Amino acid sequence: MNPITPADQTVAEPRAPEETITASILSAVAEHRLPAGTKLGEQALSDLFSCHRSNVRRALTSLAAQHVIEIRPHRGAFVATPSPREAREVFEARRTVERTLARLAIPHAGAADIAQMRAMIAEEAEARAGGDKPAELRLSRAFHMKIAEIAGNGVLGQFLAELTLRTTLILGLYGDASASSCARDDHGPIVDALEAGEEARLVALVDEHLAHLEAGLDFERGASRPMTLAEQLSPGTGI
Amino acid sequence: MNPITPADQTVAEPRAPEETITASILSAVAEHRLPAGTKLGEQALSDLFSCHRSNVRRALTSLAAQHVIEIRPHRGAFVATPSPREAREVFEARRTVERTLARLAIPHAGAADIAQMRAMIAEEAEARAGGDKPAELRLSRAFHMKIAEIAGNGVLGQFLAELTLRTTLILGLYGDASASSCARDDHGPIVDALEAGEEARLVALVDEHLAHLEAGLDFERGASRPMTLAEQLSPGTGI
DNA sequence: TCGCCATTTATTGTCGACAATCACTGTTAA
DNA sequence: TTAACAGTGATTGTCGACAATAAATGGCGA
Repeated sequence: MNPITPADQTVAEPRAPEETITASILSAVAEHRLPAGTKLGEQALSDLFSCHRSNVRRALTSLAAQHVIEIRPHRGAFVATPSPREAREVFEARRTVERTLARLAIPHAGAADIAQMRAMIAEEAEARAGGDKPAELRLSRAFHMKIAEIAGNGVLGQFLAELTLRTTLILGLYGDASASSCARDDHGPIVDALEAGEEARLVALVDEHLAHLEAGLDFERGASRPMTLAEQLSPGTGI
Repeated sequence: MNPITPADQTVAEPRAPEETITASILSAVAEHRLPAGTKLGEQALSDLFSCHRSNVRRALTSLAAQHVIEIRPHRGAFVATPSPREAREVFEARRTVERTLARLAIPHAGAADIAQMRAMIAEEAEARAGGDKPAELRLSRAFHMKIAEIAGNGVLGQFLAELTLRTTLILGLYGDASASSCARDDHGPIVDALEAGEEARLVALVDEHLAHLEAGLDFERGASRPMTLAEQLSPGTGI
């Protein structure tokens, strides 16, 4: 029922409660289980994760600093709802960051990396075929983060993690639900170019991939989405 | 005595206490008044800003999310001490971000912007001549942030704000104190290229500027700096 | 004299309660 | 019927106190 699950802490590894909370919220947002605008009540979270409210507050302030949620004073925390302008800025930033990461990845990409990426693409295609949206989103994001991992720049990697998450929110708001985001297999050719070490082609493909993603946005639709319960219950076609 | 001053809140504008704290710490770090590794005790801060510890904690978690400070559990908050590897990553990220910002700034740079930047350069030179290190650091940072402002991309601007702050920490750790960071007037030609709208030259100059900054680092010196009182009291040239 | 260990002290983490603020419900009046 | 209003409930913000942990001190023994 609740889209946030306490990130199964099997037995060992008793991480700090705040980390569990942030990780759970991040993955929930990354898989469209928490749509933009959702309220994140403190007591609800402290109940769900059975910890004190102070831990929840720490997690929320940390997430707010990463622009994943927005805290309005005396109002509460809400999943961020990027504006059209912010959406464009995020895509511009992604192009900038991913271009560099792709270039940096070329000399570090080993055979194992390439194989793993191909496996991820296959898994993603399978999830898409099976209609498993959350898995598809998760794997698509993991693909981009894998490039960052290969590139070996943690600072840019962190930026990309933030940007891909915000991209997921943007797609949820303005994305075309039918024509899926990464429907076309854009990732396959990217791996090919990375394996071949063809920098110019790789950068062009990454650019094209992101441009295609951005081109699929429709800012008219999401603009007037109040995210009230009425919206969620009446499946009308708008107004 | 204390390098953190409560950011004079004249009369009106009663901002939230957490914002005052974060702003004060950020500016203190940006002006080398708070060296890397400095402990930021909760009670000390709550005393200084005359607010409750909960506000201090919020400010500290927010700063930790921006990698400006580091929170070690049960140990406290410390001004971040970037490793040599992190330093290289930060510079790589800066090159990536600033290249794009410079390019984006070209079509938006008005005459007023150019004039303001020239004024900032003059002020910076004056501060350098007068030996006012904090002012020099502040103005140099402001110059780079001005380009981001002209570019008009808030997301990349926020990234740059974070990166420039981390750069300041890096310079404090590994920078050459004598040969100042931006000693040469690198900023002047950048404004010229921006005004002329010569993209290739502008990007090259920005790249060169950052490369020069990075080349001045000496990772041997700062590596074994424990930041103990003994170090601060004995002005030896380090074993 | 030096090294190790128990004690003390200071700081962070946690907790529950209360106050301040906001959203919502039901009421009243035009 | 609609709009404005007061009351009510729930949520966030604040506070002080206590517990848990780590650092610093001092004492003990070799």
